[in-house]
Amino acid sequence: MTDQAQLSRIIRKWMDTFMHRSMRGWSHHVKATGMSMPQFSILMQLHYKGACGISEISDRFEVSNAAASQLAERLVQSGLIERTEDPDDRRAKLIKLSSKGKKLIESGIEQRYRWVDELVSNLNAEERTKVGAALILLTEAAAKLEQTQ
Amino acid sequence: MTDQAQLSRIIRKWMDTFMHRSMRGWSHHVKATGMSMPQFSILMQLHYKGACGISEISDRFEVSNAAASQLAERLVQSGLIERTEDPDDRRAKLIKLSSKGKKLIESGIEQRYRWVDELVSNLNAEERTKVGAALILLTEAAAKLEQTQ
DNA sequence: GCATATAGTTAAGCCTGCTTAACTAAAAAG
DNA sequence: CTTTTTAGTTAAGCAGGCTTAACTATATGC
Repeated sequence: MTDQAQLSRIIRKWMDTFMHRSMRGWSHHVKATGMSMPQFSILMQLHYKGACGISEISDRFEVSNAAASQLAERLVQSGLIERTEDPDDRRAKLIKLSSKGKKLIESGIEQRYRWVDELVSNLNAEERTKVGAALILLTEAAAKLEQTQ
Repeated sequence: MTDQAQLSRIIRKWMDTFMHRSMRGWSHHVKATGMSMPQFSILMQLHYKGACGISEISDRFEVSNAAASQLAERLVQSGLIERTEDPDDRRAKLIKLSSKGKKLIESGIEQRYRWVDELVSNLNAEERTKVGAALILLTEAAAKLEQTQ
């Protein structure tokens, strides 16, 4: 029997463990690649949501259009993104990850995931079944919550 | 039956969902409080690991001693940390969260946790039991992994 | 077709974060 | 007791990120 408060504590503990581990890894990766955090965040956004315009960047990160434009410019200079004209609206630009940028983000994700694989290899078959079922429940609950908000 | 690769995928999916949600919340909180990311990271470190010296900051965040000292100075100016002489070594300083800094971090954590509580409230008793047991397994596996590294 | 709104760029100016180098003060080593 | 190491501060200088304001170019509304 696991009541609501008890389960909250368990999840919080897991969150702390997991966040700490994950953040340490990411910040190391960002530092090692010589990017700044804002630059990195944009690459992540492009990786997960695909190509977008400058305005979407400034909306998403709550900065001015000018800031987003300058940030994009630096990423273009570093060869991490490509900036093209939007064929449907010649005022707009489309930015997307270059192959270099893609590699950089994917290698970071891969390293984060490697930890997960090690975690999994420490579980036996029965534990894996339980954990799998539970995380599906959580992921679904999170998706449902996202919708209602 | 959940095999290793399948479980890895499930955890990755949960990680993505959870990280995305959590990062969005934190970056909003940091922006709202007017802190910079490095300042925020130091406050988090102080919250989770307690008081420490300047050198521990520079080690942890891989910056020079000078940078850590300047960062600490700004946090003292903002009233977010307190800096005192280490009674055991008068060369060293001890920095720790002020009550203002503590409140700021705790309110951020509280907001993150609120999401967890909502998540939990979407689960029934049986699901809660399953999820609780599974996350304990994962947290323990993570702790074991941490030790061996 | 002309006025207005929208997408993005550029420049000036400020603040933060970082580095190196020079410094003070205290502890540890000999 | 002197030398060396360790902890931290300060100053100069650079780069990044941000803002506002002025600007260009395209799209939209009437």
